[in-house]
Amino acid sequence: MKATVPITVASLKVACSQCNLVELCLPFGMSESEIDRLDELVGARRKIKRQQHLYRAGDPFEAIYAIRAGSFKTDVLLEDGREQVTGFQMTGEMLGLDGISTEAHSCNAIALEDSEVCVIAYSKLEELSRVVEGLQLQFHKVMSREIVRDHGVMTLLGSMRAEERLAAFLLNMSQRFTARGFSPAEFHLRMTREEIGSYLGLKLETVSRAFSKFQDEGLIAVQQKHIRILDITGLKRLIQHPSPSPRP
Amino acid sequence: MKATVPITVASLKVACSQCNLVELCLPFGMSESEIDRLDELVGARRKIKRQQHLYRAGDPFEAIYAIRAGSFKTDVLLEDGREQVTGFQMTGEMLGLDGISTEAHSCNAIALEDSEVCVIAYSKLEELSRVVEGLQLQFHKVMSREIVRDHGVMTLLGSMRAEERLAAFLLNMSQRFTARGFSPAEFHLRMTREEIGSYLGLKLETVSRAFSKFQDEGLIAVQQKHIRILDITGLKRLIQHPSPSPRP
DNA sequence: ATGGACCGTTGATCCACGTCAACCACAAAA
DNA sequence: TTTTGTGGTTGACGTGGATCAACGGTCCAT
Repeated sequence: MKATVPITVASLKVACSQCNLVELCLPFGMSESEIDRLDELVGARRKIKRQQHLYRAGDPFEAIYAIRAGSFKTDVLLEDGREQVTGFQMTGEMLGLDGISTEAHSCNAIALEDSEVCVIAYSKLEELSRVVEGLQLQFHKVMSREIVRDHGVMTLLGSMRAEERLAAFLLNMSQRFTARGFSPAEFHLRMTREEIGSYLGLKLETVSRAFSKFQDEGLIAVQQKHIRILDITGLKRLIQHPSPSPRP
Repeated sequence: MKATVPITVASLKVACSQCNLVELCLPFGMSESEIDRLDELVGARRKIKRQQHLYRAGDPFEAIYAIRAGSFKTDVLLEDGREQVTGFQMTGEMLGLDGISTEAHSCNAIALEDSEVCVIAYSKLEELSRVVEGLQLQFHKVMSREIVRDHGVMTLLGSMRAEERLAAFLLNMSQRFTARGFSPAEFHLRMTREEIGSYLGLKLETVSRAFSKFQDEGLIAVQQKHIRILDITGLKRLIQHPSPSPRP
């Protein structure tokens, strides 16, 4: 991995206190004086072009990353070549937490569009979180949230049918776009049908068919990657009681 | 929740430094002097009878737990009554990490047999991990390991077929029993077929059939909950290339 | 011992989703 | 403009695992 980052305007620091993502990112819930101290933590920023890796499974773990702009997917690939998307990440979300346990990354992080991340050296994070209580608390919450999120995906994969999964996915995207100040009802997906399918444990054809079905039923309007949610309560209803047999 | 613990022999502290689980539990990798300081962290122990809850989804989060004896399952239940097992935990493993993010537990933890846990007050853990570096590092690794484990389950649920899932489950159990000094090839499952199925995203009948099939093929010997692995490489082969089409 | 829950096994049938295949839309390259 | 490639849609068909159902084994509590 070519680690040398050219000293350009792009790699100049931007204080967390100045960043409009505080509400979503690591600093959330920290006091102003605590956030000021974060500025010594967040080093260079790094730009990643669409389809490029931020890190690969097996890379030595040195830093975690906060997404400043753009979006990513993480995936693992099994020995036999099968690939599974384990998550999609948006601005303000953290990448790389999986690497702490073995000191090597356990998945690949790939940009879905031209993106930019803040690089947070893990050794510095540990050091600083020993003295800044709010940082320690926040960091633990971020990790814990990741665990809870993964449990959510496990229940989705373990107990939902195709259309429920896609409905849950759309509602989740909607909610995350909303939190970032975008429309809850209209957004642009950055990932392909195949990536959505991999994430949801479905084949791309099944994803495509479910999109079409939702459209026929007037729940959404789909045009390629552009989604418009027309009936949010209808989508919610879908995931609440399974299609056949309204409770045994 | 009746929180008062009677002062009995059972609740007396047992130093981590004296515990035979150090290799598996939170203290792993810490220096002796650091482990000694853990003793101020680990408060009362708590006994949980089979089928009883250690905590429930929604309970306020105050402590994490290290399993001293016995085993647990964690599960979440969806609005419509469906239930999903998110994990099985054995001695030395930690419970309750999901509670940090929202300060309330997000799943239920239920003993699969009469069990005992060490109660680790979270506020104390935060405090101590600010001064004991090894504890901080270890705790972060434990959380990260949970994330990696969850990703493993996600790939299992998202891309494996029934028999592969069960094979992976058995190999995982075998490996964990081995790490605890038990036989890699012969062990007693504490959970029902239904719980295994819920964890693996399968119905109990499918689990049962897969067990029978493995037995017919000479891979394992099953007698109710007692499992003997006869051909471990055969099981491993199962999860490496999918049944039909040996790679496209 | 004995009745009753609970748990596990096995068979028959069904259907949701995967598979295979053809075709279309759009974007970048030539 | 045409060409080429990637991503998306749709149809026809097959199948893995769910569902429904019957029965057997084990462990308790009486």
